[in-house]
Amino acid sequence: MKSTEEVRAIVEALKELYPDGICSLDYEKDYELLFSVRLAAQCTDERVNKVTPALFARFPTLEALANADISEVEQYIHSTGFFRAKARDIVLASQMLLSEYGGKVPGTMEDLLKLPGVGRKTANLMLGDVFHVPGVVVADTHCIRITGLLGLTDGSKDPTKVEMQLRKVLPPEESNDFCHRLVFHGRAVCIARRPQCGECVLRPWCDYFSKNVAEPAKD
DNA sequence: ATCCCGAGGG
DNA sequence: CCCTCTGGAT
Repeated sequence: MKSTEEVRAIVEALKELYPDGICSLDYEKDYELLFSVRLAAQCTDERVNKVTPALFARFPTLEALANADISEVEQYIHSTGFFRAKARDIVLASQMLLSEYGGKVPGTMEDLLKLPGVGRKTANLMLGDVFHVPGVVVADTHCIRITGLLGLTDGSKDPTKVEMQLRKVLPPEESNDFCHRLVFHGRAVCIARRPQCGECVLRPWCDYFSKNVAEPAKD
């Protein structure tokens, strides 16, 4: 279990390393971020940023997306994977945004979760980045992995459990940016396949480092 | 073979 | 809890 001081130290260390605690998806409109996050499921943000400019140029409004032929949307987003479900979600969610929410992305967890293709991860990201709700935790693959290694959670891989555990220990005004910084850290240093512990500033507070790197268990 | 800022259904 | 959906990169 981490003390409040240790958590604060981790938060500050990451803030110093990655001053911008922001999302790396490119977007202009709120709904573009919503759909970009949907496209980012099991896909890199880098690849999403390669397909969204053409997609949002071909369908420049929510109305255009709502009336789009799903098979044509599939062609634009094919390289992001899960293209059938993603294309269907984008078109159906566009229709629902227009019919139920006046063409605006809703700002509550309850309403966001009603949109097809929007789960807790996407909803939390919108609440944090667009609506600036304090205490938001975006429990994505990087967040789950790294906070588990650090010992900020019990090691569970269940996104909702991780979200709830982190909510209890993270400063509400820092939690959203902190999650974005974990993404950067997951790409550059705490890489899933091989963590670069030698160059990690979080070593002093990391359970994985102290157990498996500093003093490897010899079996 | 494993991972990438997941969601939905059983 | 489990499984499936999908392509690209390493």
